[in-house]
Parts: sequence; structure tokens; C-alpha cells
Amino acid sequence: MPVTLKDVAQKLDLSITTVSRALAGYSDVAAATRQRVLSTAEEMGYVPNVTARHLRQQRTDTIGFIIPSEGPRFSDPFFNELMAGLGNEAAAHEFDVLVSIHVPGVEEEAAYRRMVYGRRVDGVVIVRIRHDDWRIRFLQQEAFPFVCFGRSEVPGDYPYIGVDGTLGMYLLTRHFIESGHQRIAYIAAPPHFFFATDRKAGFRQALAEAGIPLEKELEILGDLTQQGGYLAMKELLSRFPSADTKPTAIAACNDLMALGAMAAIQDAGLDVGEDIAVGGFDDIPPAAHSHPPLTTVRQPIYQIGAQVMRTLVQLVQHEPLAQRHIVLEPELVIRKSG
Amino acid sequence: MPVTLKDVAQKLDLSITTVSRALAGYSDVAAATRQRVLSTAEEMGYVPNVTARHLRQQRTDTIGFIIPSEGPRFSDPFFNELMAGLGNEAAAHEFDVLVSIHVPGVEEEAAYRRMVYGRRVDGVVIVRIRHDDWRIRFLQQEAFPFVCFGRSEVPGDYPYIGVDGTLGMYLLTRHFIESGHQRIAYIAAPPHFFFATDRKAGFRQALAEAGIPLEKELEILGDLTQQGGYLAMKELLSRFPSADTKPTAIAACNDLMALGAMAAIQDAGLDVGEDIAVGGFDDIPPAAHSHPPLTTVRQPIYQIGAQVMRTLVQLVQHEPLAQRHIVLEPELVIRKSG
DNA sequence: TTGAAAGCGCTAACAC
DNA sequence: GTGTTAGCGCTTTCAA
Repeated sequence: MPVTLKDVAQKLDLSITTVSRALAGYSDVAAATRQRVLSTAEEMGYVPNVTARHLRQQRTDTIGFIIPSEGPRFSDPFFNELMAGLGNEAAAHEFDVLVSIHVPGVEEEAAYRRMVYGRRVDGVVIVRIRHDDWRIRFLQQEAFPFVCFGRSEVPGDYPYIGVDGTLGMYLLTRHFIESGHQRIAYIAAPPHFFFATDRKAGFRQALAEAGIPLEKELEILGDLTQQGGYLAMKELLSRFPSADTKPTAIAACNDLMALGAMAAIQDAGLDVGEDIAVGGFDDIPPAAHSHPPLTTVRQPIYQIGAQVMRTLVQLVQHEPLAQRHIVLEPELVIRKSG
Repeated sequence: MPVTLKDVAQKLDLSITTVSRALAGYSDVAAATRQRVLSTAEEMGYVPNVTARHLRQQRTDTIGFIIPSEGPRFSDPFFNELMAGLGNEAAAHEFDVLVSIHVPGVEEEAAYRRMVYGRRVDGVVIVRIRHDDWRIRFLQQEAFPFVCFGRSEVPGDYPYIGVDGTLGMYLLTRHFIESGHQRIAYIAAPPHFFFATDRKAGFRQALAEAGIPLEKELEILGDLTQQGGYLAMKELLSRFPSADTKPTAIAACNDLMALGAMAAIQDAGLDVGEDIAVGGFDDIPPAAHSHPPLTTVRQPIYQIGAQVMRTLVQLVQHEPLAQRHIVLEPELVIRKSG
């Protein structure tokens, strides 16, 4: 059985109150008493019951993070990086992170309700923002603290941190154009994601600026997974069998799909970087280690995760926020793939 | 302000107890009363305060998972897969997962103490078992529920689930030998890990069985990261510059290092699978998508994670365990890399 | 400087 | 069937 305040108080023949105050470092405790309490508590192995403290203080020092997975077997290095950023920063503030994984839908909704109404956590992190995201509406309506990774068009003055997806994809596409590419394909993300629209706009903007007509057949949808990128690329290659219509550069909405596309190109006996250039978005760790290394738009996922957590902690502690909205400039990282 | 039992009780002019019992589905509540309670609670948006319930019931329906990271920027798909398995299974039992990330050391130890003594969670998952693992000793001593991913030599009848690492690495090495390789290098894991010893034994066993003398220079240490595998391979290549002493096959203790080794081989202008065969251990998702796809020893991380969580939930709910120790047979997955 | 008492929201033993 | 009461372990007024 764990040692409680009561145990320590009984042993010292003091009241629970005094022990509590001594431990909390209140100044209205005699120095001698404090010493006795501290050493006895230490010696008895007293550790406060976190749950009791939560109930009393009406806060849990815990942040909720519901990972939206597409299918049960999610496996996206993006979330790994993000989790690292969130987790480390949380630990630095002595906060915990409560993680759930849910496919968007009724279960996800139930998970949010339990977290919010059940006062299970003090705030939540929202990622992979959707158009007209119900999560944002819900949390705003409940006045529950949250911070978004990425922008959204849902009105309101809630905090978000992200990179300018339009600019990022614009930079990548322009890089392709400047390298002499004219037939550039785009592997898009499901359109219900905000960043899908965001990034695609950058792609089209770069084409328009260069006077390259938009060709619908060169835009194809992927599901953000590596497998999805692979399939999309296969489809593109079969759409354009002849050498003079085949795309010479591929911009993928995220790195995972870009890596899948690379595999498809190589399976077709073509050389990535030579025959077909490939670029992605995110700069997840495997991007630097692929063969050839992937050209991509860097989004500092780890740092953004840390910043999101920092902001959220400030928010739940009612500290003033320096900035509610942070839009970082993405950086084009040119490697061997294109 | 969230709706409490008291609010519902007041509105219905009932006692808190009756409301609580009606909601919990006790049979000693009049059917009519139950109906009134249910509909009013629903309508008022009542959701139980999880923290209060936890305090009262002396359990949290939460499982702790402290990820041991080597350095702050951990990025290992292994944990991603594992998290998915743990998280989905936890959700199926209406359990939550509390995640922390800590570099092994004093902070990690403090995190365990807070979780255990603070009764923050009902049980914990232990991964990447170390030799003479203090976590296992500590949890056993405190009689705190835990389940290990992987075996250990710490005595005691605690539950673990894992694959036979010796057999797995033996199968991979034997495969290399049967393919005609004689000079096989091994990229080892830091020896404080139990599985490092485990797997290396399989490597040596296969060599011994084939009468291939053990050459210390062909064994090199890596740190389990992709970068570590890359550096280890570079070192191996520089150790054996001449074509007739160069290793023709590389067995890496995990996939991440195998992928790094592949990159180093390719950077040296050699062909993976042709000039040098490469094999790993784990079968993390990127292994199937690398170029060439990685030959590896499959460890069903997702399923093991789910099984670990299932066992842990049974444990904390005092359900009988069918098996306390599960050692799965690993499966050799032969792909293009070797 | 210390202690008594209240109460966070919930459940459960025990009356009635 | 329903209500009263106690208490999980903690913090924090308020008195003494």
C-alpha cells in the first residue's frame, strides 16, 4: 500500500494539514517541523497520490492527444516525430500526455467527449486539420483549451502553429520548373484535409506563374501512405506510357507518398533523379536516408510539436501567449531525388 | 462548468446515490426512475468526472508507457508500430495510455516512481529490456502490474511476450550461408540490451554450425539508429578495402541499422543484394518499401503490442492469464536485399 | 505556527 | 426502491 499524507502525519503526530503545507513549501511552517516532515516523508517513501490532487485542484496536468489514423495499422513517421516533440516538451513542464488512436468517426468523437467532459485532461492537441473541422468547433464551443498543428479556415481566435503549405509547395514546384521540368505531376492528399488544399494551391500557383497549363490528368489522389504513393505513381506511369508525355517530375503532398512514388519509379526500371525527379513535403527522418535522398519541403515537425505543447501549457496555466498564430516559412531541402 | 451527478440529482429531486445507481445500471432502481435519470442525464449532457471515479475506485483504467529513447530526437518506426498495437487494444478495453519519453537514467527512474507510487496508472509496459533491468526488479518489488515486450534474465514469474531472437538471427545467418556467403558481418546492438545478446548468439550459432570461424573484426557495434547503421557499415567497408576480404553479407541487429547499412553500401557505389547482401530484424514497415526491399526477420510488433496490452489489462483486472510467457517463432522474410 | 473542517465528484455499505 | 453516510487523498480556507 502506498504511503499517504495521513501515514506521515500519524508517524510525526502532526496534522495532515501541516504535513501537506510543509511538503508544499509554505512559509508558515516552523523550520524544524518542515525538516522533520521532509525527512520522514522521504524515508517513508511518500509520493503524493496524483489522482487525489487532480480531483482537488480541478486540473490534471495532462494533455490529450488523439491520433487520427487512417485504418488500424497507422504507421507514419510524422506522428513519431510529433510525439517526440510533444512528449519531451510536456515532460519539461511536468505534464503528461494521454494518447489515443482513433479512426476519424464516431469513436473519435466519443474519445474527445470523454476527454473534455470527463475533465480527463486540461487541454488537447489537434493535428491533421480537416476542412470545417468539427473538433475545432466543438472545443471552441466548450471553451476547452486546445492548440492546432496547422492552420484551418474555421473562424475564431484559437491558437495554431504550422508552416505555410502553399509557399512550401510553390517553392518545390518552382524548383522543378527552374530545373527545366515542364511536365510535373502532383500526388494530392484527400481533399478533406486543410493542408491538401493549401499545398495544392502552391503547386498550381507555380505552374500558372510559369505559364504551364494545368493538366488534370497529372494530378492524382493518394491516401498519405507509402503504399498510396506507390499506387498513385504506378497509375501515373500507366496513364502516360509514351516517353514524351510521361511526367518528368513528381511533387507529392507528403514525404511518405513521395517515398512510395520513388519505389514505383524504380520498380519500373527508371532512375529517380535522372529520369524522373521526385519531391515531397515534411522532411520526415527517412527522407534523408532514402536512396536517393529525398528532395522535400522541410517542416520542423519536432520543433512545431514542442512549440504546440509549450503554447498549450501556457494556455492551461493562463499565462499570456506571445503569439496565438505562428506560420513558419517552410524551407526547401534539395537532395538527390530531384 | 461540467454537469455533475449532483446537478442531475437536484433537477430530478432525487439523491445522488440513486442517480449514480441508475446510470450504473443497478437492478435495484425502479424502471421508471431509471428512464427519467437516463434521459435527463443525457439531455443535461452529463459525463462522469473520470478523476473522481479514479480516486474512488482506486484504479485509473490507464496504462503507462515510458518510451526509452536514445537521445531526445528518437525516431524509430518500431515504437510507432508498437504504439499502434498498444493504443488500439487499450481503446478496445476502454483503457487509456499515458505516454512519456525519457532517456534511460535518473529522469526515467523518477517517471516510473511517479507513475507507480503516485498511482497514476494501473500497470506499465516495459520495452527494450536491459540486462539486469532495474525496472523489472523495481516493479516486482512493488508488486506493480507490468508486462514486458521481450524476454529477460531477471528471475521471477512476471509475464512477457516476445520472439525468439536467437532463432531469428540464426535463421537469417543460415540463409546467408546457404546462399553461399562466407564472410558475414554483424552490426550489433549495445550489449546492455537483452535482445542484443540474444540475437548475437543466433548469429554466432549459425556460423559455428557451418564451421565458419568467428572473426571479431566482422562484428561491429551500432546504436540501433539508421545513422548508426550507416556509420557502422562505412567503418566495415574501410576495415576491409580489398575485394577478397570485404564482407559479402551483413546481418544487422535491427531493421533501422540495416537500412542505414544499405545506404552506406549504395553510397560506396556497390549494389545491395548483388555485391553485398543485407538483412535486418523486426520487419518495420519501411523494410518492405526500401529499395531494394529488405530481407529481415519478422517480429509482429503490432500484434505483440496488442497482446502485451491485452495481458496487462487482464492482469490489472485480476483475470486469470492463459499464459504468462509467450515466445513466438520469428519468421524469415526474404526480399531483394539478400 | 498548527489544527479542524470542508469539499473536489464519485461509489458503496448500510439503513429504512 | 431510495436515501443517508462515509470516505478515496488531497488542498485550502478559517480558527485557535
